[in-house]
Amino acid sequence: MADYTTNGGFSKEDRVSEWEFGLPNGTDLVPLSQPLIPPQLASAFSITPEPYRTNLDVTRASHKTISSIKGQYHDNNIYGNNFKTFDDMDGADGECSDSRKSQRINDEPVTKRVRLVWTPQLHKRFVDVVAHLGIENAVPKTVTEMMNVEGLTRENVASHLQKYRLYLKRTQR
DNA sequence: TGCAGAATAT
DNA sequence: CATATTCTGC
Repeated sequence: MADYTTNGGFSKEDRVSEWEFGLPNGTDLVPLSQPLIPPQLASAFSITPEPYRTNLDVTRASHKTISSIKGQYHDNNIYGNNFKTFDDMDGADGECSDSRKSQRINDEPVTKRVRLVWTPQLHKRFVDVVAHLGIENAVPKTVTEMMNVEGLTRENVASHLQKYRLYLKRTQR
């Protein structure tokens, strides 16, 4: 006879993995800053729309800080110089405030549009919004507005939505 | 060289 | 807005 102990044969490892299983992963843990007040309401009360700070901003800031500590000096262009040092699981900063305008001194082709990186957090928010709207009502403009992420354009969302639809088509069969 | 993901064009 | 095509990094 197998003599199972009172704990039902659960080893430490089992318990640990079970415990770990129930834990939220990184994407669940890191919330994107959500405005406490809806945009309409805010504007109705003339509340300044300024304090939007996205996760991207935070990540970028921390990268900037670490970079300066390490003596590196890149902040904006992930285009010309791809530094992939330590940022892997969060490599989030694919976006800087605005670079459509070349308000630089005009010698360099600073018109480089930064490539948006869809981080897990960003994607999760995207998925949530799309799910909330329903796949039928999820059009780029609405999704973009509801995501409410600074710097995120309708084009960004449209492109991602295209992929996402293809993904849904492929998986749900 | 092929693929995936993002941008841009239709 | 949807879809197709192009671009780019890996």
